[in-house]
Amino acid sequence: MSQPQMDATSLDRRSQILDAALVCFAKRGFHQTSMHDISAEAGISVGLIYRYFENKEAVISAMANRHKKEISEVLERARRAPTLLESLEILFTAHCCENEPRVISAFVVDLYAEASRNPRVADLVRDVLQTAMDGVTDLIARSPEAESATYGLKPYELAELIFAVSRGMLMRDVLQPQEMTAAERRARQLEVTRRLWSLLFKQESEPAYA
Amino acid sequence: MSQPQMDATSLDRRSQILDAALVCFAKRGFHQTSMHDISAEAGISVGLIYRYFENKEAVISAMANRHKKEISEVLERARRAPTLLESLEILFTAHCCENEPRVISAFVVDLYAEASRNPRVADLVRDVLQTAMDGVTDLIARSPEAESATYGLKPYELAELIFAVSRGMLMRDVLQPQEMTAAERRARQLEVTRRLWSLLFKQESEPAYA
Amino acid sequence: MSQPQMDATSLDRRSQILDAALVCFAKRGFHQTSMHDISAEAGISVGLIYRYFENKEAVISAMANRHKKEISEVLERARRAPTLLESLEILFTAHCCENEPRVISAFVVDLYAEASRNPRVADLVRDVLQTAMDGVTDLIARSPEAESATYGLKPYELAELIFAVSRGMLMRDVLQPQEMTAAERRARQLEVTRRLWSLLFKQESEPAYA
Amino acid sequence: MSQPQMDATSLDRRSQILDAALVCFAKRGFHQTSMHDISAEAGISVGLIYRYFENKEAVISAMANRHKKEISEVLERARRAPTLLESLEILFTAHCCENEPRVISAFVVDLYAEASRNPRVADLVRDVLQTAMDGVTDLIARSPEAESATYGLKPYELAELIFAVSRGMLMRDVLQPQEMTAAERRARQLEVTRRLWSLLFKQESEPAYA
DNA sequence: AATGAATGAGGCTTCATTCAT
DNA sequence: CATGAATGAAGCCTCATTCAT
Repeated sequence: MSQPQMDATSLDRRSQILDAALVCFAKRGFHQTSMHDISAEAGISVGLIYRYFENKEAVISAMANRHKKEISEVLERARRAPTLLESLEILFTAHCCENEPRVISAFVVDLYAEASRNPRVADLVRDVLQTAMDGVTDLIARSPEAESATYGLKPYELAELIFAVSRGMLMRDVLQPQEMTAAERRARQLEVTRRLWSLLFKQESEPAYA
Repeated sequence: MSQPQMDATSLDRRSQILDAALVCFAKRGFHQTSMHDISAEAGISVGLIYRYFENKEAVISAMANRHKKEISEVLERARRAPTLLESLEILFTAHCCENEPRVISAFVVDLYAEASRNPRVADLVRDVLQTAMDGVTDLIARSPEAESATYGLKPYELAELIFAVSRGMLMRDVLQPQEMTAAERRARQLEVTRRLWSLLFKQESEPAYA
Repeated sequence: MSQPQMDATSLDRRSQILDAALVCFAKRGFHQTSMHDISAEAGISVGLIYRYFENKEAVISAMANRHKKEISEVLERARRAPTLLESLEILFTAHCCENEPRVISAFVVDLYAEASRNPRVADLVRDVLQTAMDGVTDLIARSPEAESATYGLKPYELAELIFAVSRGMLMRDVLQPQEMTAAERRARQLEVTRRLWSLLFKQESEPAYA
Repeated sequence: MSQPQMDATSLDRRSQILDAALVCFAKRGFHQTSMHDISAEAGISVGLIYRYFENKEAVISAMANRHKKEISEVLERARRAPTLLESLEILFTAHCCENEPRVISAFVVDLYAEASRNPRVADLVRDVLQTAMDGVTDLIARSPEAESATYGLKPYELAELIFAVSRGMLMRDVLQPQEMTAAERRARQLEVTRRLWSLLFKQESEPAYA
């Protein structure tokens, strides 16, 4: 509330700080990261962070907010994909890109951990999840691939399973050795995505992929 | 490791401390929990904790270790269940019991977050996961329900999906309002378990449950 | 070493802290002095000390370093004295000054005690001692008073005796009641200095002083 | 005051504890040594120390007392030596013996440091010093070697110099690398002793030793 | 707008001391 | 007599936050 201006410069600064915060949060976790860590990573002074964020919690909330926006973008891209499978592939590999849509596994797991204690964050994460779920439910409902009722499961129930798998794989992801490249992570995610897809939407016939 | 005595009394004390730690960790997270929090919860003095644990990290590690044992027990119970569905139900609801196998969602999410930074914890969690996966893979391989190859997915691949869903539901669980009772959580878990089971192992026919 | 800034202000702060530390160290000893003691004596907050010193040990090391510099200055003054006796008087009374080269007996004894356990401090103290010994050896070698070989003792051997006496008197100094004034201490030191000098360098003749 | 019995067994226990304390004090210093350190070194429980000593300070005081007795014994032996030189040699090498009269340099330096703050210890050390000085003064006064007035220095003044040198060498001793053997230390001490002796008591003639 | 010096509360840990067994 | 579990005050250090420049 103490952030008066929301002009371009301000937004840039906020982005710069959040970029730095993400790096730190992913590396050390929210509460192991000091404001000094963030300022150092951003290449600015500690005091400056307080010009753009009320306090540390506000940085965390803003990060959660940004996560929400990033998920929205991912969802948008998924929506524009020509097939349901490709949509799912986008959803499941969003956090594997070296950069851009910076959905980083360790950060997200921390976000959920934080959500379990911080109602403000919990609300945000719940909102993210609901929006995404609704989007995917819609996607499924419109998809010709999902036309045939999959064992009587409704689109929303399918979406629930899809998101459970997605989160579950994110969790497993943090156990992987740090040396794994983004490409390798991506390959693993794709494999499971296709496996899941073939299970959910292609129950009649031949194996989905060679 | 620097605790010389491992007699019954010592083990009791350690248990008492770990019990208290779990409550605190679940409530506030590892790094938001102070040693004083734990001692207060355990009803002992701060200094006493250090007679049984080298430092705070050792408490966390011991908690991870205990988690490992509890998962083993859950797995054992799952193994003894008469049907695969019941096995899965046990696996998916282990953390919903009011107490007993105290696998509390928030704690586990925190454990994964910690694992992403603390190699010692990461090793432990990886080990837990592998053991559990192997157990379930075996369960599936022996199960008559899973006889017909489900779309060419091998038992291990099915286990991967099952555990992904399980972890994913755990994550969602931390978003639920605290007021939800263990019974309610359990009901939700069971529903998804059955949905998943019907999808994975009962692809031919009629809806699994009414 | 982790203190980035070495500008005038920083050096002032460091000096201010070291001044306070000396008072505390002399009064209570290194390990009986708390960081709070130092900060209170310096009139600053505890945290601020850590901006200028990595930890308590670094403060002790810095004090040892400062001691080294002060001894160097004393040595320099001794070197410029017109006679050997006056040089010795300077050396033996350096710690009696109310302030200036603040070589306080109790602090030095503590420094040696610390040196016996802390290799870093030991190296420093050894270095101080060696430099001072070399300086005095040189002083003696150049001195006309010491021309006549004093019983076959070489300049270096004489220096060794002189420093032994000097240290020994410092030790006795800490036993003196605190009420003794600097002037009184100084008088005692001078007396022994002259006695030692007359013994070492004036073996022929009449009593040294009336 | 809470030590009721002073029978043989009690004295043994006290000795055992003080032996252990000396080892610890010499190794780590008074205030870096914990009661647990002492009990571990003595192979007994912590609580037992408190049956024989009121508190930690009492242990330190008792150590100071024991030091006093040891110095008395050294003095007694010195008194019985046939020549003054041999007396001095005993005085100057007392702390080099591998064991027996356990006058350990680091401990003594710590004792003086402590004396500068703890009046009870200061009194003790002053007393030790005075007794020893008186003894040596007496020794000198009776010695034929010191008959010829050494430059008009009185026996007491000579004793002062001797003790100053003795203490000063003790201080230097703590700077020596730990690897130096007792024999090597002893050799060094003897050399300086003879040098000092030849200076103080043998001003006429040939070098004292080859 | 930006800096970073300064504060002080609070966290982890140690340790002198007590006391039930 | 002996043990060592237990306590809690106190020490070192960190870090969120403020504010003068």
